[in-house]
Amino acid sequence: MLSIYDSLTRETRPFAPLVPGKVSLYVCGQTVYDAPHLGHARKEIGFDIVVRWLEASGYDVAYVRNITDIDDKIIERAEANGETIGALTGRMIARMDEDFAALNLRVPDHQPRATAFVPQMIDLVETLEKEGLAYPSGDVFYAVRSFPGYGKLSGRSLDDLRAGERVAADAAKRDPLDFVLWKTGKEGEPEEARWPSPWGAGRPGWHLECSAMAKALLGPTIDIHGGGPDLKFPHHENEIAQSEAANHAPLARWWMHVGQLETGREKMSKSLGNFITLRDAVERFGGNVVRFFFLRAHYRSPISYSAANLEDAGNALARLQGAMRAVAPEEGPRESGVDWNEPHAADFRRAMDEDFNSPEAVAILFKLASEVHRTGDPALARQLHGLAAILGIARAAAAGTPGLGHGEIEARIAARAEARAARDFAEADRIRDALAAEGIVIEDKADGTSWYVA
RNA sequence: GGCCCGAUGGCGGAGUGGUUACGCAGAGGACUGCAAAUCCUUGCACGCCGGUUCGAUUCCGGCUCGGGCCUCCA
Repeated sequence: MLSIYDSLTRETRPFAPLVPGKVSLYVCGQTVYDAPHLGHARKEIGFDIVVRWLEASGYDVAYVRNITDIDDKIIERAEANGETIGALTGRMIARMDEDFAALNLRVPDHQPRATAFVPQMIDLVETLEKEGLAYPSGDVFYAVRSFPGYGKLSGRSLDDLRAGERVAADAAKRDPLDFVLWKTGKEGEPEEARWPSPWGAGRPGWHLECSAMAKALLGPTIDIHGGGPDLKFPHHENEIAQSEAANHAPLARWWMHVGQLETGREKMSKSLGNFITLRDAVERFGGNVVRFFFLRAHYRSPISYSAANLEDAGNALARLQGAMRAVAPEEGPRESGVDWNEPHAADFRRAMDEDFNSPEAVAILFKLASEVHRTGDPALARQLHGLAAILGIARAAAAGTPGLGHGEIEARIAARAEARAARDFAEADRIRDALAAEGIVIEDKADGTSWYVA
């Protein structure tokens, strides 16, 4: 029985979707003005595991991850680059797709672009106006004081928030915490960034986008709403204010937030300028290692980036890979090969059912790896492959193709065996080194020599 | 200033009111021509001070330190 921690109620509750057997999941995605960094990968892998485990548990998951393709930063960046908004966002979306593919991420069922849902956003503002929660004042604002539940997700009252004194007073707003629903276009902004509306040509506010797209694709109440830790306030708080006031229904039944990725002692973020791009990390350590690095920690725990930590993860993963190589299971979809009555699989299930405890699940993989090595039992090897596949761990570190043909490799290994038999170790080592130079690693075992591509 | 989270062995990182997490790194051994891989063995771990308890790393209170949010941010 799966239980999930809900960051709104701050408790772990047994999970049951609104519609039996079907789960609706909405995760806030990227604002595509720049390439993804490692912090984005942390969030993506967190929810990738959620999707994979829900599916392994028999649920039919509708996974939506939006793309914010209109926003102030995008307009600025496009102008700075001397390119159109469409060119910039198109390029960044392609980049994101490539980078995410290197992590073996599930592709969401829908990746709505904000610019494709502007009519729904305008409808939502009109509804809020009728509810007495939206007011035009230059831009159109949301009247935070008029929504009774404001602050329930972040656990703060409006007065707590104001105590921060970091919210600049704005003469146009009734309350400093009121946020923009619709931005009226400013002088000199490109046509590409304007849509007609009852309040004049302009563009939607960021918070509005998710409320409109979630409803359009998944309905007024979704099972799980996820996002990064820094979106809890104000973004998710504002989504709740918009959606619940308009729909008179809870926006999400579970709220999930991943832990942040830190560099040294502080959060990795673009605004702090201390980020490493996802692409750099993948090129340096490999996508499989980056994934495993995050899987070793619980999705809600903060985790520190350092090259040493990634290397450590790489060493650990190599052990698992070795066991998966040691006893090759028959081909076929790996996930479907799991026997859930087998003790390791049962433990794995128990761990994952406890709010996606991947570190414990990974520990079980290591126990399985040891037994596979000790016993050589193909049934256990099949279990290892199947369970690892559920976590999205690829079979080999790099699915490299050997530079040499299989026949050539076998011939050289045979030649080396002859040299060894003749106690010509210089020749044997020469052959081994030559193979290593081609990326072929040799393992001598009691029953002969095997090889694999490094 | 307000709200919130965390503190586990050299490192990473789960978990528990009294019993081995797991992995990496290190040490010793086995196997090997040598290596690699693998196997075996090994290491006073739970921030500080009180409290509750037969017993606390695990519950409660305080403290210290670290981090996040309060403005765009996954």
